[in-house]
Amino acid sequence: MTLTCDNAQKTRKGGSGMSGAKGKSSSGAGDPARTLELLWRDGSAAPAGRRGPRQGLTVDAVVDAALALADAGGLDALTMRAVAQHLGVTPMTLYTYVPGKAELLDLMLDAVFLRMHRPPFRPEESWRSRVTAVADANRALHLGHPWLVELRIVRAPLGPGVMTKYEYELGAFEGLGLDDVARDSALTYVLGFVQSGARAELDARAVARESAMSDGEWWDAHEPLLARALDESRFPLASRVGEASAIAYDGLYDAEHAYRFGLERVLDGLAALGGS
Amino acid sequence: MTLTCDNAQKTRKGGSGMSGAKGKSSSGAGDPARTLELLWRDGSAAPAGRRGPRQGLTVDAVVDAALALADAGGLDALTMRAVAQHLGVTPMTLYTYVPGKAELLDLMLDAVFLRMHRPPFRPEESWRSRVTAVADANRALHLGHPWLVELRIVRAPLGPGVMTKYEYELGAFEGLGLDDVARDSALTYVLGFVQSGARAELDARAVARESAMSDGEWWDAHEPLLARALDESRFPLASRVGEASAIAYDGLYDAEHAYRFGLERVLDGLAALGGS
DNA sequence: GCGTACTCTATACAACGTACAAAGTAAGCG
DNA sequence: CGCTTACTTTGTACGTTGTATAGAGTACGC
Repeated sequence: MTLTCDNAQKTRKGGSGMSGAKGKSSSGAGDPARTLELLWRDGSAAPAGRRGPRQGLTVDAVVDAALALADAGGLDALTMRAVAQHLGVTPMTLYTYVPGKAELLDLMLDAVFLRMHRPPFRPEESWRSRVTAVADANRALHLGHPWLVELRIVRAPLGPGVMTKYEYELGAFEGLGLDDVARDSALTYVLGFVQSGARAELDARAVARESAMSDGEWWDAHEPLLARALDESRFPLASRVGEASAIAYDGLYDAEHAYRFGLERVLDGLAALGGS
Repeated sequence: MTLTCDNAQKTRKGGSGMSGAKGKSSSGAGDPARTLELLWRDGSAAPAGRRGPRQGLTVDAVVDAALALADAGGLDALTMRAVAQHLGVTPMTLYTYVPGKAELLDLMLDAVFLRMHRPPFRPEESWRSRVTAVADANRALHLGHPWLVELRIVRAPLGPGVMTKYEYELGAFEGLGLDDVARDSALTYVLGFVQSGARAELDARAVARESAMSDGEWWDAHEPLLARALDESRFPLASRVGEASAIAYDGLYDAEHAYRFGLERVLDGLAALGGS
């Protein structure tokens, strides 16, 4: 189901101690109860009798600081040290609010899901219109939070944001004549398409920014040496189609075009399932 | 065009010196001529009069060692130190064969593309059959080389593998009545779908492996605490559909099902473009 | 007023890519 | 033959990451 395929990256957190993990492992290894408690903010009432000094921050403040960093600079910019500095504390202080970076990512994911705009579907609206709205909203979400596509999303943090989003988006497929299982598959399919396109677009942006070299300049730099690659006798289709596309889009990767083209295909493909 | 959207991750390599880069920046910053030379293996003829000791390895040996590591353990396992150890040399030795890790990834990408199986399309074959074959081949490619989905693929290394693959796959859309620009868009669309599904499947596998906890066990661990999330009055659709899918697939993420479902949608969507 | 539970801080580790410089090797030229 | 020189290979070093661990400071409950 879609939920089983919609969760956050975790940075290793084995049962015993592991420091300085490298890869993006996704857990569920951290105490599930603690994570769910944080997601639904159970500790927020400052439950009387706490012995030591009051905490100077809140979980929300930590999450918001993390979001600001990640939205601006991607996951690379999201370091525990940076979050701490942003909040005027030392890095280790964060670990009083959040068990680790993995759980922080879970909280961030649920938070942006919860804050999405969800205008109610009008009853007379066609499913095409509703699914288009869902796709557009998800595209905007990914473009506004570029770190989302960097996450390994498996086993979603089942917080309010994830649930609310799932509930709303399933509603878009009303009227298509799908049973429950097919409805979940259809949503997964649409979200996969959107995420895939968003990833390509964000990658292209990041490369353009980091290389200080536009797509056009890149092609110019390579052109003199590309006789072999663009050899018309060896790669007739590739060189012809490649050139046509390069001319059509001025050598740039045109994400907007790819999205519009793809979304029409997606909708037509769903229509063939039997709906109107 | 597809090519502009099909290249390899690079780990920073600014004009001046930068050590120990962290994020996945994609370059083109490294000398393009040198990279192209490597891709097409121009230096392979050991061009007479070389002053020092002969090199004990070859670029191919380095690439193959890197492929073995990445295929087995993903990008995390692909460290310059590990490649060097695999070849019986010290890490810095690799830099005589390859300018850096970014270029090594370019070479790896082009190599696996070049080695793909490409049975010639039969003239009487339908485009649905041909496109299905291309999708299947790409799915197998990604599942066999899990590091592929971790790459940021923009500005492809224009080597023989990338070109040959592009040429072949464009041919699958013959008979659909597409002009050159639409043909490139269609291919991008299909490849995006396949990659998206493969990523989900690989992520699910990695999580299952790393967490030593099956999907079913994960659900069992969370179930007691999920009253809120699965609240039927608050999330009626989500809990109903979620449960139906969980039962249908036994709580697991069923990648095979998602692929088959999605591919049918993709083909139907393309068919609506006007082809047979 | 004192113990205790808590918050916050400082220091430390191993792993990464690779810059830098030294050490070793063999070809070309006298 | 021996010197120069280009090249290969190696050792060491840096700055960055998440977080384990241990210590220092604080305020509630008895």
